Amino acid sequence: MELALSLGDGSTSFRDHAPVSKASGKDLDLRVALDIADEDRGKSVFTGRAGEGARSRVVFPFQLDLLPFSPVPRSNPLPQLRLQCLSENQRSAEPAAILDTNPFPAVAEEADDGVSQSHSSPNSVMSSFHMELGISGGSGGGRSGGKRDLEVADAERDGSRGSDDDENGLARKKLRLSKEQSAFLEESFKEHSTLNPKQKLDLAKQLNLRPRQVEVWFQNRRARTKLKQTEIDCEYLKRYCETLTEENRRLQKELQELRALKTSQPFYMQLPATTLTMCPSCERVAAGPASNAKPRVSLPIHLQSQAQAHKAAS
DNA sequence: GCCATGAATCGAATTACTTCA
DNA sequence: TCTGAAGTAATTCGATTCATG
Repeated sequence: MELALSLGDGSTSFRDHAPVSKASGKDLDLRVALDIADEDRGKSVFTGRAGEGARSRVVFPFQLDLLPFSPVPRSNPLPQLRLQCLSENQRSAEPAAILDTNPFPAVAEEADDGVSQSHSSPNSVMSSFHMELGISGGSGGGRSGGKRDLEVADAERDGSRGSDDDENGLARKKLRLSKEQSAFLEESFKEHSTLNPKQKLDLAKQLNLRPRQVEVWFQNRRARTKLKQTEIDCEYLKRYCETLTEENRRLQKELQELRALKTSQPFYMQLPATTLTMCPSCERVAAGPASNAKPRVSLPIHLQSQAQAHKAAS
């Protein structure tokens, strides 16, 4: 998702009237448009107007970067908001104006669940602007995701997300983690699949999520890992079973041939001495080292132990 | 040392929501 | 536009562990 803040008046650049209060005294049309855009489609979700006496309107596109993933100083581990000016014909210009904001001074300072916070996700950025800039209501045309973001932001502002802090009866809102957040969590998961309380808190702070969300993500991630491993094991066992079945078929056929040979030539049986051996414990005929009786697929170690346990139990 | 209790955490199962074809 | 499948965040529940009195 790309967040863009379009901010402009008739003549001045964003730098000229940022912060907003600077512009308030001028006769300008401060058009605030907060766009939520995907790579392929971007539509204004809502717009708000500050100031009176519109003359003309020039929209300066800005790129709003949430930067919880860049190296974060320990003194201020909270995400920065970077407003990057995008010229009309160059969407990725050098930052002309960077607003380092810290809209969530109380993030993750409160204990885990059950405590309503003024934010819990980058989506809350919108609610922050929503509130601070006095933007209200939608102007239509927004894609469903943007609308949802607004709803989430509203819900979060109301402190009504999740059952833990959902005490006013609102249904839970499912937050979609951003790609960056997911990637960061993935990296963290690679390092350690479980979290101690400190790691959880740190991650929550860095990603601007609630500790409970981090915890849930790791739980679900472990479940996914296990499910994937189970699928792999199932596939492996399937192949193993097929191999054994084929081997059994081959040996049955070989046995039949031997029996036929025995009946037709009772006095002439010259078999290679290494082909068949007798197991001393179970007294069954087993394949010797010269044969191909060993399955071509061997069980993974963790499945071997399970198989042995099963065998011992039975 | 043993026991009861509560908090924290986990896995498993499930639900609810979003996205996409 | 509708719909079903897939993916996943969130919830619920029971089991386990650990600290505390």
